Amino acid sequence: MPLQDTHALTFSLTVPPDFRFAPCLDYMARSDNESLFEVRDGGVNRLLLLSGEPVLLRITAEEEQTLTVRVLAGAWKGEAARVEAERYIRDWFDLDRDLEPFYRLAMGHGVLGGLAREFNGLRLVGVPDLFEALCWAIVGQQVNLAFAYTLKRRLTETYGDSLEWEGRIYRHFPRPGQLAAAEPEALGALQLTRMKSAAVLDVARRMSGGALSREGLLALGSFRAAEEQLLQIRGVGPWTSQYVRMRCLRDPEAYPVGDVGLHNAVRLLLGLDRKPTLPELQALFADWPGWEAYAAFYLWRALY
DNA sequence: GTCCAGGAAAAGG
DNA sequence: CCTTTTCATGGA
Repeated sequence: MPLQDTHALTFSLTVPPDFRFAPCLDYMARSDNESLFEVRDGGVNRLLLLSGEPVLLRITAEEEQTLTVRVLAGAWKGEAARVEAERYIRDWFDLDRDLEPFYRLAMGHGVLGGLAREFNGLRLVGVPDLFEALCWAIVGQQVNLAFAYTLKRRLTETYGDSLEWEGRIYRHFPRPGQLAAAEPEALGALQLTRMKSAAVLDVARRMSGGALSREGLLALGSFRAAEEQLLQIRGVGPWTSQYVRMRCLRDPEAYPVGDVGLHNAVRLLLGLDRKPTLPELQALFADWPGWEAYAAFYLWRALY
């Protein structure tokens, strides 16, 4: 592989005034079994596919109102790669959203006010890649997070691209085409259940065939229409579709209302001795019109 | 061994 | 159409 002279290549992104990188890193460092990026020394390293080539980037916040991106390794395709990287990172950290209205709503709110102060500057860290987002949600169904991370790691290590740099291996989540031809038994060997295997393979085939894509979902014109298309997939139910709306499609009103973790967070923060009921949840989220996704993300954050 | 986990499909009414 | 049961697997 021709390793171009990328070691000196650096560029920067402007960030909104209410952005802070530290709480985003804290969130991303919540699992020591994360396989798709590495939070280390005040920054995050991640392998991205830019113009089809694996490129290892490091993101830090060294100056005010700025994220610094260093190209550490890989085949750098110049301006096209920079545009792609910038688009990915702005999406990943939701850099084009003004959180001021959210914080104004949270201020004075008993539960969320405290969280808004504790995690001030935290962005809804997204999963820009639709295949990764769908697979992450599918493997995360009804299993504890620790096991979900293990399943994601196995999929990534078995089917994804990788690049070694300074003695460490950085990995990219498989592309749909890399999984589409896999046998269900092969995924079963990674400890995915039959339903998870079938769902992941169905998504891989739809996406590699072009029948399903993030752009296609967004082009439908409404998040509700996108959700209906997602629900056609066997193994994708309400929780998964809402999760993908929230973290990949970035529907600001989406949140997984049936989520066990969300229920636990609300129970904890409201001091309930039981899970909140659906009407209680709906009443709670009615306080944040247009900011339901952020409210849920901050509530979720309180647990970890 | 038990209970649970960032659910979904199938069965039952 | 709404409610209950089954499936499935590792972590604590």
